[in-house]
Amino acid sequence: MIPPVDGSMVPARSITDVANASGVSIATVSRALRGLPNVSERTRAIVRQAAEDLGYVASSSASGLASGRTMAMGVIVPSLDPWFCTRALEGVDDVLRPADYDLVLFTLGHRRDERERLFRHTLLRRRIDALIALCIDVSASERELLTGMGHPIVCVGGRAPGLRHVDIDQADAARVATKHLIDLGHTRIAHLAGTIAPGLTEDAIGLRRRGYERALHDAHLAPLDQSTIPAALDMAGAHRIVVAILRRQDDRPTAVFADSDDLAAGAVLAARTVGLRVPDELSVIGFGDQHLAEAFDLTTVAVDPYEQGAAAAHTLLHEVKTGTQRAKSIRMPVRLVERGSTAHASPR
Amino acid sequence: MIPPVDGSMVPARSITDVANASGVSIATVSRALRGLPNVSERTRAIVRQAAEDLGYVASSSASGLASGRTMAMGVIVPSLDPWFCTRALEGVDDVLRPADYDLVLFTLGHRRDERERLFRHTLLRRRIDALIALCIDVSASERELLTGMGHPIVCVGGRAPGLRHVDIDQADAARVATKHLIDLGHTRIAHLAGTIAPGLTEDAIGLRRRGYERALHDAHLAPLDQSTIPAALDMAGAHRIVVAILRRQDDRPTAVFADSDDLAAGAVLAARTVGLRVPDELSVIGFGDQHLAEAFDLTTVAVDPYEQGAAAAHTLLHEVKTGTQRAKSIRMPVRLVERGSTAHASPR
DNA sequence: ATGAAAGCGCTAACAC
DNA sequence: GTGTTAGCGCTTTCAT
Repeated sequence: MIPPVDGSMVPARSITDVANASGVSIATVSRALRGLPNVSERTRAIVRQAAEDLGYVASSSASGLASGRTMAMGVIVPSLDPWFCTRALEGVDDVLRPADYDLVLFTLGHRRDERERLFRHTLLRRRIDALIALCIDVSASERELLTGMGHPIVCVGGRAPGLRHVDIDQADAARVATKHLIDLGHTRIAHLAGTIAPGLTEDAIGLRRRGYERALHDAHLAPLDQSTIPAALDMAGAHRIVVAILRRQDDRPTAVFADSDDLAAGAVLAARTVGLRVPDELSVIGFGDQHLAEAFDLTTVAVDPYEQGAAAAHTLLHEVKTGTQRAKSIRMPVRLVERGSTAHASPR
Repeated sequence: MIPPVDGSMVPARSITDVANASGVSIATVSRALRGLPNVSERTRAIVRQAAEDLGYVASSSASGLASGRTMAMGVIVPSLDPWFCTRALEGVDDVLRPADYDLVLFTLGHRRDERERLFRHTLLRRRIDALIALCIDVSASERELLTGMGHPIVCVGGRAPGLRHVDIDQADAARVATKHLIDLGHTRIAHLAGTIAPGLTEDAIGLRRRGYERALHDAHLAPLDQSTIPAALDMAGAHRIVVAILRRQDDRPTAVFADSDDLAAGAVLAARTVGLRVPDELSVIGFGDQHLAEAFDLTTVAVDPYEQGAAAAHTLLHEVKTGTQRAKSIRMPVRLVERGSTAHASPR
């Protein structure tokens, strides 16, 4: 065996080392270090000091095996690309850190068999005490496998019949966005829809569409002929598509509701490309309120994935600690953030 | 104890269950399932089937404790926000998945003591077999603690004296970018520098600055008076600052080299705001080649964090398997991607 | 308040 | 090719 670059071939310290160093039994060390009662403060101090000096930290495998708690929480994500996922992950992380919990990140992979292996194999090896399913639509059979783990689970931002959720009212949020445009006097409102992609689930897309239609219906308006534009994957795609739409002379929309801020930003760029002024000649409202929204001065519907992730983590942490499972689904509010990309429809 | 929503109160299966079900000893089950030799194919098939039927997967705690290998790799990131970090993480993830390794994500936290706790406590509990330090500058004392873990380590995209790296030549990449502008005839070139933020380390910023100056020096040009603009945190910040600069009548730059594509995009928006055409009246080159770059049609220096993450993971996986540690640092190439944001300097 | 001892569920020698 | 057994490093009764 080749020695490490550094000279320190120090084998990791075990609880026995600490016990010897502090002159007590390993049981006492265990209690002292974990802050359990029935340890004299004097002893606790000695043990703590010894552990500190030796650089001892209990092996997660050993304590996990003995106690049945791994002190780790899993998060499944479809991808790390979508803004929503990383922001929610940060919320989870900020809750886990003070609780001394580690975060194990699982992704679905790219092929169907990788996704299946995750549910049938990877998640079952008891590396985690609880699980958050982030931005994924979980199938019924997958749900079976998850609940079979025997660990508490919460879904954030995706549908999973039979599981608990932390989410927003997608349809109502879309309705609020569309209504904002209607209230500004717009009648020709296009819907720049997201396509099914990691982070934007099939379920969410359908609900957004429904909210958009609902708002129009409430105002006795009809959707535009080609109101829902589905092929826009990202800002560049939205740019291209919206340019084409804005060049239609006959029934050009005066306002656009986009399923994400990226798409909205693409629409803004498109307006500039064809020489239309935002918001005077085209109003654009986004969805999410991510970084981009501020840079593009975008009016948008603010979602708060950070808080959703944090709420899910809190729930699970509590349940793991108490061994109960009484929490229900949580519906988070959204908030209309008015910036400079929307304005009153100009008189015709 | 409150029963779960679902009725399945199935206790997780142990290796003994599989042994009983297939009529062999637990040792044989262990061998069969791990694909070790000295198991008849007949027996292996039986055992596999039994495990499958029972939904058995070995406990990671138990096998980790017994074997000393946890089958998990750790990654430290400063934050998940920077594009570089998430993209590198995806590279790591794609390598770990087929190797049946799990990914444990550690973040530095927000306060100084959280960072310290990570190095002195969290990383020491042997939850992982190897570690990747992503986009962080590791101090000498932190390096000591890391090597004290006894696990192989690789740094990606940050400096850590004494540790191995996967990275690019930051200075040379900046030089290439600047030289591209010089080759186009520009002489008044501003440097839109990143500020120290998660993902852009102090070290990288200094090196980029040097590369920029080196290119100018090679061409016998002088940096602009206020050539390096440091306060730009993101696209919105860059927008504001560049607007101010472009409004300076006296010595307005004709080209901008930005430390990231976000900043470059902000510069493009700024040009539009003050009525300058890109690239005719202002050339802008970015750094990174993230999603945004395409949307803004940005000429940029393409870095490939995905490959960097993948390379680091490969190295570590190999070392964990073989118990060796002979790999050296890896320097990855960058590539100039010419799009529509740069053009010849217009004749004065 | 502390210690002794029995596991937790596996892997790895070693026997056969 | 397969079984037996001794740990791995902890936690957790149960004594004391």
